[in-house]
This record gives sequence, C-alpha cells and structure tokens, in this order.
Amino acid sequence: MVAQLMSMNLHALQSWKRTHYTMEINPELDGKEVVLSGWIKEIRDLGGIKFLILRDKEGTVQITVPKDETNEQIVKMAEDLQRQDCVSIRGIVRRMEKAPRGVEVIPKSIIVLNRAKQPLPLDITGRTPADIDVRLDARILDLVREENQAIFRIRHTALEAIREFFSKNGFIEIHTPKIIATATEGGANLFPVAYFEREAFLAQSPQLYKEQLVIDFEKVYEIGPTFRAEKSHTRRHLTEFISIDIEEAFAAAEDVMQVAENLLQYVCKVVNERCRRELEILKHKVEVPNVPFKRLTYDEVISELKDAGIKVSWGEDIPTEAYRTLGKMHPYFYFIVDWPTNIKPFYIKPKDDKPEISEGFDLMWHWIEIASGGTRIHNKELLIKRMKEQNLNPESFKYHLQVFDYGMPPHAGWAIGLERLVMMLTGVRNIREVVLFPRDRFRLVP
RNA sequence: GCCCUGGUAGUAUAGCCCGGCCUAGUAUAGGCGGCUGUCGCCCGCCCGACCCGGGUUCAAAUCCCGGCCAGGGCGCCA
Repeated sequence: MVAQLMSMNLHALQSWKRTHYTMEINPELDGKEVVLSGWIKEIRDLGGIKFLILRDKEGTVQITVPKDETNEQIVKMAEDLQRQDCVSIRGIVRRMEKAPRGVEVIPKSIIVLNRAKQPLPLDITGRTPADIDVRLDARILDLVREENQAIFRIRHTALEAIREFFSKNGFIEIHTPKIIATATEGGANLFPVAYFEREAFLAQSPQLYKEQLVIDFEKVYEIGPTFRAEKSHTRRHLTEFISIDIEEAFAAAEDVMQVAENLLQYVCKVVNERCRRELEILKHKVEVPNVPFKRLTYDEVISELKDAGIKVSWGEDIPTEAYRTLGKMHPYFYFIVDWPTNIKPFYIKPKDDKPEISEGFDLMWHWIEIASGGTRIHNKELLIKRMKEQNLNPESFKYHLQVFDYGMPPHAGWAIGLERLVMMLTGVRNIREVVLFPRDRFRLVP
C-alpha cells in the first residue's frame, strides 16, 4: 500500500502543495484545512489516541489521531508511521489547550513520501546523546536536532550581518582563487593537489590577492574557504575553514581594528535581535561588547604574564597555556598590538621608528585568537628584504611583487575565523559543532 | 611530529582498579501486545554488545604486549 502511494504521489503532489509551515499553525486557524509536509520526529501512542510530532524547517506541530473519530484507513497509516518518515498531511486545525502551543492538526489524509529505516543510528530527539564522532558519521540525521538547527541559523544570521556591515561601509565582496601555484605566506603547510601535469596547492589564505586588489577596489572583503595542512587536533582547529578577510587601502592597523570591533559589535547585536529563539534553545547569551576594545601591547602582555608566574621571553610567541591565563584576566574581546616583527608574517609592516616592533595585531576572545591582521608593507624593496629574512624566495612571489610597481597604496587588513566567531555566538565548545561537514586531521568523510 | 585518555547492543552507559558470583546490569531506540490527552507518556514481553590479534592463567570484558579506531592536549595557527 505504501509503495502504491509512493508511486502515485508524484502525480498527486500538485494537490498536496504545502499551505503552511508548522510554526504558522496557530489557534486562530481553528477549523481550517491545511496541508503540512515534513518528517515525523516523535510518536506517542496512548491506545485510543495517538500523537505525532511533525517537523519541518521552521519547527514542529502536533498531529493528533483520535482513533474513534478518524477513518480507519488514516488510523492504519498513522499506526505505520515511524520516526523520520517523510510525509505530507492534510488535516483540520484544532484549537486545543492541552496541545503544545495550544493547537493541533487532526489528519484527514496522509501520504508517505519516503520511509526511514529503523532503528536510526542516533536518537533524533537528542535525549540519548551520541558522541561527536557518531554524530558526524550520521551528520544529516544529527542536523535534524533543534540545537543544531539553532547553531546553523545563528551562523547564517552572522554571515548575513557581516555582509550587511561590509556593504554599508563601502567594502566590495571578492573571490580569489583557492587553487594556487605557490605558498602565500610560507610557514604553514599547504595541501598539494595534482593540477594536470603540474603541482598546485589549496590556498591557506587570500592574503596576497586581497592586498593586490586594493589598487582596483580599495576596500575589499572575502568570505571563503581556506585550507591548512596542520596536524592540530583540538576543539578549535580544522583543516578547512571559512575565513572572513578584509583589506583596505589608505589605512593602517588602527583603522582596520576599528572596522573589526565595530563589525563584532554589530554581529553580536544582530544575532541577539534576530536569533532570540535559537539562543534560547542553546541556553546561550551573547553579550554586545562596548567599543573600543582593550588594546594591550605585547610588552604589557608579557609583563602581566610574568606577574601571573608565566615567563615568556621577549620575541617569543605566546604559548597556549599563557593565553588561557590571559583570557581569565581579560574576559571577552581585546587586541594584542605591537608584536615583535620577527614572529609576524613577512608582509606585516615594521614600525618606522622602531623596526623590531610591528604594526601587526591579534584580536582575542578570552584565550582564543579570533582574528589577526595589521598594516601591510607597501614598499617593494622592504617587502623583498622581509621575505629574505624569513627565508622565502622572492622569485616565487614574482606575480605578487610586480603589483607593487603599479602604485600600491598603504593598506591594512585582517582575517577572522568564521567558525571561531560562531563558537562565540553559540557557546559551543567544539569547532566541529559549527561546521556542517567538518574536516580535521582525521576526518575526511562524510 | 610529540604527549595523555578511551574502545561493552543502533545510541549512551555500569562492570575493569581488586580475574571466577557475567548466562554481562541499566536507560533509550527497535519488535510485539495493552492503554483516549500525551508533550522525556505509561505498563508487560522480546531482540540486541565485551574493537582485532597475541600472551599470562585452572579461569580474561577485567591483567600484559601489539595493531586499528576514536577523543583530548601540545607545538603551529583562524
């Protein structure tokens, strides 16, 4: 019987066009006929009456089957339904105090569009929680859960807010190549790819392209994938992640730091306003930060750490343990500025009056680095000198360097890791939670 | 690259330290039956597991070695 319905339903689908989403069903529709489509989330059969929870992209609504007032065929079909079956239901809305949200739908007819194989690999209601590894193996089912829907709606809203912000502030969205011929920054490990008869790499950053493009567009931003072949295995690292990059002509570090703090403030505000329900589901609060954020110099950080009993020699990178301590002293957002030049990438500008200090900065959220950037070098000779100091071959940057002969303006920029930002907005503790299909040191599927 | 921890039914766990009482307990999912207002419904019955290989021992889920897989951390970074 099910098979028959499934073959005829394509033909019949026109008359089964959805009239409402679940969340649009309210007590005012009492007595109206509606058509709903979605998936069975939960089933509670009390014998003479059966309750089905139907889920669609907007939420859930209760379908109630009172067996003695429903025709036999519908009762039979309802008996047959299982979690995660895909169905369309035509029924009458009924105002009902005892139902969730004060409303339910009494089915007049049901079609099964597809069945789900039982038992499912994990509990879609989330009451028997599965490990992250199991969940990622069955990610599509995992994403059905309300908490995950909330996470990805927040991620969507954050991206929406980011684009709004950049548009309002005169930035143009760009897309630079992800298949590249040479390392963009040196240092970080790139994934090699077979590019016909040549070797190519997956881009670890749009850095050089976005700098070049300031000649043409002055203020650019890119939201796109970046790849890092680093063997990190932590809750805050991925091998593929989305980087939010900006570059601005005629600007220095302080100018783009202001862009960053204003952007973060705006994103927090928008997510707070537009994602109330999602934040409630996640039991998370987003605090809208005040601007300007604190600006700590590298020297101040070193000295604060020293007072806390952690010794970091000048010119060394700050180890994770030290960041954790620092995060406790400075909850929420703060910048670290005036980094030693030697621990920053070659394109970060040394200070004119004190070249051992750079105009690079990091933006921290508690102990996690959420963005980094700075004023860039726009003088070709200095850039070549810095490449050599970092043991990079200027010859392999020929196409980048030639652009500096075409009137490269002073410029500055930064990059924010989208996933780390979304961790902050959702309160989740594992970065893989905020990516649909995460890639890390060990996970390549699904 | 290095370090730590773990692997028991579809899922999540108890048991492991101190080997035998484990025919491996519980919850949830799944199957069957019952139940007319559930919202983690309830009740009864059923199905279903010790990661793989080797070793120690009269005896191994439990101790030892190796492998595989997973989680977390370091370095590096967003």
